[in-house]
Amino acid sequence: MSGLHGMKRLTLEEIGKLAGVSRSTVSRVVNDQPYVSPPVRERVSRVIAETGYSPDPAARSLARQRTGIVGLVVALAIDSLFEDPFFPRLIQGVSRACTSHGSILSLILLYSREDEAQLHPTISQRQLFDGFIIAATRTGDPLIPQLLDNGVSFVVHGRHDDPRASYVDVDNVAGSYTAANHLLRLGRRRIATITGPMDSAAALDRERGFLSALRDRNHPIDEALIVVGDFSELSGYEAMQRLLPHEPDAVFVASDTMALGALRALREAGIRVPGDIAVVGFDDMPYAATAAPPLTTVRQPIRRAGTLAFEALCDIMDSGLQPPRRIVMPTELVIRESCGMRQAG
Amino acid sequence: MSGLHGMKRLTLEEIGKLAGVSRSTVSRVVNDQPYVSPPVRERVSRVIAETGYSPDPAARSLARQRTGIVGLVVALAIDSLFEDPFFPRLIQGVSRACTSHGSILSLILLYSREDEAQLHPTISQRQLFDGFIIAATRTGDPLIPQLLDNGVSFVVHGRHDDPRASYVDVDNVAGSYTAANHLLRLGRRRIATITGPMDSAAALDRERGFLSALRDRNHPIDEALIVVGDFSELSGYEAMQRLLPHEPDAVFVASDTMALGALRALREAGIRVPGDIAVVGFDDMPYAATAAPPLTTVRQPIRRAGTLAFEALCDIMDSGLQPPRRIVMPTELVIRESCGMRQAG
DNA sequence: ATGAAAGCGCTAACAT
DNA sequence: ATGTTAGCGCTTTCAT
Repeated sequence: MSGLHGMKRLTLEEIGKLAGVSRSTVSRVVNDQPYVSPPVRERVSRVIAETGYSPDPAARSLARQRTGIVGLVVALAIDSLFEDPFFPRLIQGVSRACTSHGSILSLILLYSREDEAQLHPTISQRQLFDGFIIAATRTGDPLIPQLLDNGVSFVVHGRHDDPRASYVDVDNVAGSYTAANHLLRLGRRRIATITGPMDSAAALDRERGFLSALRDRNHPIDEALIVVGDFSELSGYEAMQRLLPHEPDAVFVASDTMALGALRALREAGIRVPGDIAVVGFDDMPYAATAAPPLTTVRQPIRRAGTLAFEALCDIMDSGLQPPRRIVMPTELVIRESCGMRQAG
Repeated sequence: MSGLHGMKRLTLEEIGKLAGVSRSTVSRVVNDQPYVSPPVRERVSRVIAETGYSPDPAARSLARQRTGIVGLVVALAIDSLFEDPFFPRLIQGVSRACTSHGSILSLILLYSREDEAQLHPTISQRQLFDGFIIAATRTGDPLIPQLLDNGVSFVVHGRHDDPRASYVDVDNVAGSYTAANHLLRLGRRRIATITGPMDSAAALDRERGFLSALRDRNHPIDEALIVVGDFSELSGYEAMQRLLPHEPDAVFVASDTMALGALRALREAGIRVPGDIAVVGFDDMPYAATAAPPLTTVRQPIRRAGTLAFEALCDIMDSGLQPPRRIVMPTELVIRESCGMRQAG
């Protein structure tokens, strides 16, 4: 076939020779630039097609001073993060956008302080990467100020406090407000919540939305009905066990994965869902629909968030940083059986 | 702090000037090469540390003719692949190895024929990438012969027929043999299986191991008890429904995700597990342990496979292709309640 | 042990 | 509209 083993790499110069033009003209054709006469463009294009030439990315990066590579940084890549399809979906969204834009996606998972020590410098020097999407940051993550100081282009997934940071987020507050409100309207009185870890902005926002809904209806807030989890199945299971003595008749769980754990605890305790207790999750992961019982949950558009984050990053990369982009996407309450209401529609 | 915005990029030349040596000497220090006198090395190192210099990857790639970037290609990235934590784990394994080796990991998800058309050339020309790990290939995937023809370094995750291809795989045949054998020893007679898609080598191997176990015990094979799925939860659910009329008393399901679907079908049909039917899965995903009932399953070391694939790739990249590496890892039967045996130990 | 110089393959400013 | 030329920042031979 075409690709023989030791085949010498083609260069612009050689294509030029074959087409009887200079290296510059070939470059113009390759980069779709003007000032090439139609016949010449045609001839050069044919040679390129016949030879299968494609420009060397390293040389191009060096000359252009940009690589076309964007990094997706998972700032705290603990194993439990990969238990559920959240990150895979985010990655899918980013990857799709990258591919259609012709960019290369690089995945950077930081597991430990050592990883951070090793990779933060690489990241902040913005030599290899044109920009970053930062996911799974906790409050106080040193990476973001570092990026800002170094003038690196980036977009955070999940809101961030620094006014200079761009981010893409879902409206966690509104989503959980709606969920809690829904439980109230169904007549539940002792409404508990299992939150995410308190260094996660999403977890804080979800708790905030939940509490607002109760307050807005002048519903008493019982501190014993608020238990902190860490987004893992096990933490949902344990949190539910801690809630049981306080006899909640509803629980808003800040992630579907934790909700699964909660359902497991309830099943083991012989408590019926939704008869004895209503359960609402967050995310609408694939298994929410097939849980026993199917889980009412707050759907968030994860892949879309990834795509938008990439697009915002592109914006930022070629039009400068300011003003920061802040994109907040709506959520949707998906009603299934676990909340005790007949499915709508 | 150090990283001011418009700070001009440092070069070898400038570091040389600061240390009173030539660019070459600095290069030697940066690359830990010999022939630099201790005092000079010391002086240069200090300047590098003080300035925070780090070499430009693009320039380095151009001069070295290698980029330090490896691509992880998901050859058929259908959404259902990302429903379970299989790929995330594989990615984690590869990522860890990459990071500790100082390589950059790039993720390439091919969703469609158009993606393939767009990216196969990029991939096969081996300009941007030093090598690849290829996952989620089906039999007959054109990518692999293409890579072989072009002399690109790569390792496949999952066995591959071409004798020139290197791969890392788990012993799917032995794993399912053990699983089926276990069911036979427990006295089950009508043992069904739900397989993966027939263009997946893993699915074929798992079916093969299952059948061997039955044959070795002279157990009759009832074609009606073999149903094909596609590794998705839904396909497991539907497959189980198709099996029910044939009254199996055991089922070996080729993935935990499908097993979850099977359990759901059984729950809906009011059939008891393991009382009426024993269920064994494959993978040992996190939710296998928390399913109702907890799922007996064949554990495979997914992260480890990713790590080994990367290491094999490194081998290949710097010691040439031949002979191809073939790494096959053992599996382990994890006994829980769904098979009807009291948990060992 | 150190330095000078020739690339690596491309882009882009400049000249024609 | 096309060609010439000067980098981009590094590695690597070759002198010394």
